[in-house]
Amino acid sequence: MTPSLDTIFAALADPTRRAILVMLLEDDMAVTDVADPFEMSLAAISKHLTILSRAGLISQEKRGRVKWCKLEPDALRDASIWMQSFGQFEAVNLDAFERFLETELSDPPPAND
Amino acid sequence: MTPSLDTIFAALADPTRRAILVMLLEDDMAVTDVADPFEMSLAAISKHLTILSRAGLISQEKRGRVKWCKLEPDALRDASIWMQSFGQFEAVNLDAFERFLETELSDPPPAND
DNA sequence: CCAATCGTCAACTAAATGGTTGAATATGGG
DNA sequence: CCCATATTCAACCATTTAGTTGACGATTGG
Repeated sequence: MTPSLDTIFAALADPTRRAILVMLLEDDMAVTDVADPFEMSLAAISKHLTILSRAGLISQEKRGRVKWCKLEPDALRDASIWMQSFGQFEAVNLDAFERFLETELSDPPPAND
Repeated sequence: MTPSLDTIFAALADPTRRAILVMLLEDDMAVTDVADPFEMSLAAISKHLTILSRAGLISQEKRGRVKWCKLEPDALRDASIWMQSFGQFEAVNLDAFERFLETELSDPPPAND
């Protein structure tokens, strides 16, 4: 079954989880490596990954004792489509996009004390 | 200040609030009228509207004793832009969009007993 | 003016969320 | 085989969330 919009938007509502998604843009990662830049416990990150997984935003594949996390960008499709209904077609402003991604990459909760 | 992505996505994560946004696509509405199709109390809807308002997704203007709620689609821009970063440019599939909006309009929580 | 309407506030509840720690379960390497 | 590594589980805690009800303040219309 496809995850509900509830689940997808709720998953996206947490800055730690969005930061994880941004990290996974680069490459697939093991759970431990995902957790590394954050100040919270591995167990907490593991929970966040479960939430992202249930939302369909990532997939996790266990190879050996390592569980690899992979971005599943298609899951954003439903949410994206929902948002299009509010006339956001012209939202694809690359300038804004770049500024935004930049703040998201420089700002995020990893080491946010 | 512009509402955070946290606030916007969290606001979108609730089906009642998404249903309210869909209702407001049609036209501006008074709080009481927004509440009408739902089974929950007026106070509950009032709280939902506050959350949508803080997220910048709607604006509220009081004229006389009636408070009018108006969709503010621009607020979705940041969230939309964020999602574009995951390669969703081809997500604007009108077929999927129409199917989706349809289910959202026929399914939603109003009178969901 | 006064009653009815519109909407919020305050106080409360139940459940969900995001975090912790410590133990438990796989798995792999030397 | 055994220890270290990788990850989750279980129990717990504090905070937030979504809802309720009843009282309250503001406004309007007859």
